[in-house]
Amino acid sequence: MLSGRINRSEIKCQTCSIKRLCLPVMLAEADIQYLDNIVQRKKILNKGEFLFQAGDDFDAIHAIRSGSLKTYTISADGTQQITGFHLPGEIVGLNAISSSKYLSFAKTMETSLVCSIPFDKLESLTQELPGLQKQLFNVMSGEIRDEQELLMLLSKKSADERFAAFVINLSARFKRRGLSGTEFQLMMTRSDIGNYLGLAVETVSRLITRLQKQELIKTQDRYIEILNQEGLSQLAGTACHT
Amino acid sequence: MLSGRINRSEIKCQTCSIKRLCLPVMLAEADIQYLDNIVQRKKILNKGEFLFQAGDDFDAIHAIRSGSLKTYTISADGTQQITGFHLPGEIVGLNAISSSKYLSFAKTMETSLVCSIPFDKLESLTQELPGLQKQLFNVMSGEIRDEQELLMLLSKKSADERFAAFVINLSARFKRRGLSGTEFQLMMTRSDIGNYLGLAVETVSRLITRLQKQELIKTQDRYIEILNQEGLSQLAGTACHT
DNA sequence: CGAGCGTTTGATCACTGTCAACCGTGGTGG
DNA sequence: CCACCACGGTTGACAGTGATCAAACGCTCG
Repeated sequence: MLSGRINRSEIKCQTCSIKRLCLPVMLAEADIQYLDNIVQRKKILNKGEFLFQAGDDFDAIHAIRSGSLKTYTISADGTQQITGFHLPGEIVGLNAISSSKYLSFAKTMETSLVCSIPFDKLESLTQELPGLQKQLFNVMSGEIRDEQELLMLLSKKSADERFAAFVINLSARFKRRGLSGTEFQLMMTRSDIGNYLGLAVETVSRLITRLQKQELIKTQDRYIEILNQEGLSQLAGTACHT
Repeated sequence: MLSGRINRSEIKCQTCSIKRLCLPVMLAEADIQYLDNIVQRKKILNKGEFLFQAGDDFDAIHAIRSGSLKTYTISADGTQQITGFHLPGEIVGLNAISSSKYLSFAKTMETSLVCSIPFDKLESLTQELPGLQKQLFNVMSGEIRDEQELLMLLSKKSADERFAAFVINLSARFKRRGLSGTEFQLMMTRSDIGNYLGLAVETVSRLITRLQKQELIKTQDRYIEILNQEGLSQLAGTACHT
């Protein structure tokens, strides 16, 4: 078992750099400690490792501390559908709360650090900390909202619009985390993007070259730079293809 | 779905015929009364009326007692996207919890009876009734899961598969409510179905006639009968379109 | 009775999926 | 050390699904 260079016992919610983005939001300092006390494992996962798999017993939800992961399901015929890409501060496993098993796979896209929060303990704690309950409701409500947005994306929009919206969305999330919103590294493959957006890999590839020719974005491998935020947003949101 | 003549003051969670499907699930009889006490309005809405609209102040989530509604959003360019059709026992408004305003429209598709639950009071009550909190978590988690399923539907499947899955899904939900799972009335227009599934109206219409020729279903206007559950499920889930 | 809406059917077209080939990179084993 | 392969990515040719445009029907409602 590799312990990494990080002294895991040092990691505390109280001093975590992303606590503003995570469950502790709006919790009083004193209350954060209660939360920290129940966070069981703060573990390092190498690229490609699973945080959980469909069928595993559900026991905890997980906050991403660093790195990124993708969640996906596999349907009866074996096809895989990516349901989300997750960045630091985001919580995964929420869709398993109402069942005893995880329903999806969560796999890291790069080396990641994850904080796991046993759900039974979290549930008890929310009984004592109304602010924590509120935050948990907020997170879940937000997840529902995000998915409805994605849903809208998939059902209505053309390939260009989908991809533009995808990039805009990522950009906003990076920005929120204090990173650049105009240039960043994609952590997923073209294939993953295609799977997520309901497009063929080839289509994604062609889209990228096209948007590049239109000087909306600039890319090199996984690196992407948004050259024309305005134009891209317009493409993502409003394009009325008459 | 006829609601008949109802004395609204008589409606109580304790005696509600669908309490098993609604928030009171798993609550002790005594506790249900607490819930009932905070349910503010039990109002009748005529077909086409709004329960809430995007931009309205969020103050409550709503349980459908009878009838049905659709929720939808309107994007910048004015296009409308239906995000869900909702049956008795289902809760709407959950996606607004994390914001102060509703983000979507909720419109009845037929005369409906709705129980509104002020969210601040519900939040307080969940602090006292762990079972209620659990149930609310379950409902929200389930909503996330359902949407991921729909997401999968929209991103991966062909028109036939989408429609088949849609019918199967409706069938299961009717069945769960003690109604026939093999024949029922659709409460939405073809146009609504198309919007929801990301298909043109014409495509939906053609699908229906095709599936009818294949003797998988039988329809007349809004009435639909599933003739071959097996075949339809197979089409919905597993069809590998080589 | 006319207008509007929901539905169905037909004809056409384009977007995007599929198949195929190719390149570059990184990992593996002889 | 190099040959080989697997994998991610790009590009081209082609075909099919499903959108769009158009028209017609029945129904409800003012």
